[in-house]
Amino acid sequence: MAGAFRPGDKLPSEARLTETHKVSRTVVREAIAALRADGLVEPRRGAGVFVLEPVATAAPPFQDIDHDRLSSIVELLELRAAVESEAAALAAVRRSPAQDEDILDRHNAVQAAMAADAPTAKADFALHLAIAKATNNPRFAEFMELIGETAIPRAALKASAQDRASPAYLDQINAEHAAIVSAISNGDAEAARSAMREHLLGSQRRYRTLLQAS
Amino acid sequence: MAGAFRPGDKLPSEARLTETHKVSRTVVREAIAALRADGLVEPRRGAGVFVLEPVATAAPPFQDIDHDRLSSIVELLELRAAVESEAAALAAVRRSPAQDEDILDRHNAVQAAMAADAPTAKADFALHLAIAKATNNPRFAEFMELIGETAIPRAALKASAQDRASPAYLDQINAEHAAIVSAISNGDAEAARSAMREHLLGSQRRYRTLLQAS
DNA sequence: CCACCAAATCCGTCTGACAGATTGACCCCG
DNA sequence: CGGGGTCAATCTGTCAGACGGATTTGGTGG
Repeated sequence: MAGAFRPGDKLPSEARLTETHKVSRTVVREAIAALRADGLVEPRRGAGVFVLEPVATAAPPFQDIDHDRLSSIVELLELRAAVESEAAALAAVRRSPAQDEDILDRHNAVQAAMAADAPTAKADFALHLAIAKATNNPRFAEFMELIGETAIPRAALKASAQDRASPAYLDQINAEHAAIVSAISNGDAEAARSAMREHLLGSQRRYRTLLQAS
Repeated sequence: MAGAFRPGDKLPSEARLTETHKVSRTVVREAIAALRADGLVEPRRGAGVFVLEPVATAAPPFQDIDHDRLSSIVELLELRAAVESEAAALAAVRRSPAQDEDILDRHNAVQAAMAADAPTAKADFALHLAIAKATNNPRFAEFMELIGETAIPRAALKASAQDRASPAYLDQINAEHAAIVSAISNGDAEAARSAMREHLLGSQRRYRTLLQAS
């Protein structure tokens, strides 16, 4: 039955479906009840069961990231650079002592994951989310949660696994994070903005380098 | 049945529901088929029908804007300032001639709406969307479409309807738009960034003034 | 106390029947 | 010839009874 009907079409009658599928009318009716519950059909007594216009299901935004297409990552990084540099600046101005502490904790967690040679995506995202929350504007946290931790991809760097694990690379990331966190903690909005921007532009450069190498 | 069951609970048996509601078992079963189709219950043969954990339905993002709460508008304007100033800078670098023309057309449309004393929200949004598209990074357009034209509220300025319609106000908005569009057309990324930022910070200031006056 | 078995309970399916609503065909009248 | 009315066929909605398979519960024996 999949794809064979258009809105406005009439399904085969229950009697015919019973014959076609060698099941009792009960089974057919319950299947139609299920379709009806999903808004896919409308039974009309005396007339038949009619196919309805499918209700548009909103695709979750920002989730069609093609990790095998490096430009897809770069595109999102550009958007993130815009949002997160502003978030860092606002966090520097607005963070509470507790939020400041949370950011530091998250930063330490990323460092710990690096030192343990463990995956860092989760800890990395948690740091970025903590910064967004420290803006005390829920829209920034909402944005971060929208893009989710899939936007902190390591898998896309498969081609350079050696580079990724190198101490130089990890030190670079860590230094960038430390500059952001320090500027926020010092309440220096412009330094925080600039540090976050450099961090994410750096990520863009690393990806663009991959693009050029492939 | 609404609200009376928690996940893991067992619904009354079909036989009991038949008695309770004075309907045949067929009716009960079809109702259960509907609930099952919606993922709300799980029938287990020999055991009963059990309530499932409701599947979280994702709320559309950025749609809970409370137009009567001015701070809600300001929050979104802060996020927009981040995204759209970056978009303006990228548009200045990346726009095609056709996109440049589109931006100009949209700018002219806003001006025409102002001159005709007509609502400008739709034209205003179209201008901002055209700029996002001229980044040639689909993420920026996606973001603009997410927030939609409800983010260009005039209704929230009800308390200052006279100010809104004043030639000085319209001239100010128009000048801000013109500065953005001109910088983009001239390919001056930093000027475009700065102009867009000033435009949206200006909107924030106008709203903050309202906050203070109320 | 634990294991096993039987009875009770419960869902899944089938069958036949009747009621109410709709549709299409045919006939009659203007 | 066209329009309206009537009737039969078709179709969904509901009811009732029956049987099969799966699960749960209770009782008994070791």
